[in-house]
Amino acid sequence: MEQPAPRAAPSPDRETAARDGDHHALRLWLRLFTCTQLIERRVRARLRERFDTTLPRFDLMSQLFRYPAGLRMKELSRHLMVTGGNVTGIVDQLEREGLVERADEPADRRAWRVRLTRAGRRGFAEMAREHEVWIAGLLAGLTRREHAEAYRLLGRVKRVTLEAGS
Amino acid sequence: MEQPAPRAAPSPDRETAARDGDHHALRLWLRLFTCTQLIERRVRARLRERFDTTLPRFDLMSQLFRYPAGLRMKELSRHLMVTGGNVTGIVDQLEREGLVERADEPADRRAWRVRLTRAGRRGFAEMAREHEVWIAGLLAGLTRREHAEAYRLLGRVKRVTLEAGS
DNA sequence: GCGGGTTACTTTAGGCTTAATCTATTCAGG
DNA sequence: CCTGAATAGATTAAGCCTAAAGTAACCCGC
Repeated sequence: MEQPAPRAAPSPDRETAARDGDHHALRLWLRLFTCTQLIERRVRARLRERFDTTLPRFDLMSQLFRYPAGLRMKELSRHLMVTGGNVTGIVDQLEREGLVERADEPADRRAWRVRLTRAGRRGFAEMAREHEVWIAGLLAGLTRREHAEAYRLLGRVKRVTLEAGS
Repeated sequence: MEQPAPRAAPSPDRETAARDGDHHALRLWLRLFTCTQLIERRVRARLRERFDTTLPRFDLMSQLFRYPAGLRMKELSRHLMVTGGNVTGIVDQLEREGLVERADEPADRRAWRVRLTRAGRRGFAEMAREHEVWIAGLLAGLTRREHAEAYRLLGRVKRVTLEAGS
């Protein structure tokens, strides 16, 4: 019995197990998950190879880069959609390495104002440049129209998911 | 000063920090990531509340459910897109709890044939029914057309990403 | 002021995940 | 048969992440 062996044997993933009987929503979710996983894994690998860092560290620095005045721990937690304890751990690391700093928050002595240091800003800017090229490269196969439509529809997914959860 | 407090104050996430200058691809990626995160977090929480289990355990059982003859550890690793060591750990757990079993693979003494036990099948079937309802509920706000279009476009994303990575 | 409830952050225990390394087995040549 | 390369799986160390509990500071009403 000869193997079918099509040109591009699709490597199995979670979607592979989806069956006709499955609800459309389930299939959509599995595909969404697979897409994210595919891109995320590549980004993690490259961050590690190129900059010896991790996605959570990159993400946290990314938020601080966009808010030069700094963010509170709680705000970082919301932006990154992770728990506060997690933010504590990553900020601890980056602070030890001199990439971020905890400044006093005069208005509230419970809180910190976390900011990138000069070294943090310089380092992040370098990583961000490459990162953007990686992402653009991964999605370069989409037409401009597909980009726009995917962006719009994911906006819908985001909105209806948020509304469904309340 | 009254708070603006719009009807639905958008809670900040990674996307919030995206700026006009950012490449379309980057914005698309951030939105994709956010959507996945939103759904994934809810599913994890419900699996924990309702069945005292985790997404990785559910995913692994899900694959075995679709392949009644069982899968090798390596195949599970490919399907779930995780490393082999990870599969070892989760199968160990589920085996201790009597939900899966490692059967000998006559054709290759290095390998196992991992299968759901009767209890595993029963347990998974119950979880899967609810799981599908959760997902359908989260995405219920999409029209049939939006569903189909999102599914198609994510198929494109998956394909171009895979091709870009080779 | 002061008491109680809330909030910001930290700490802890435990599960997930990876990369790297190890063991046992298979396979392909000679 | 051997021998060496490749493969399946297990193990280990380290990082991420969560939920839950703990500490300190804020805030509101009296």
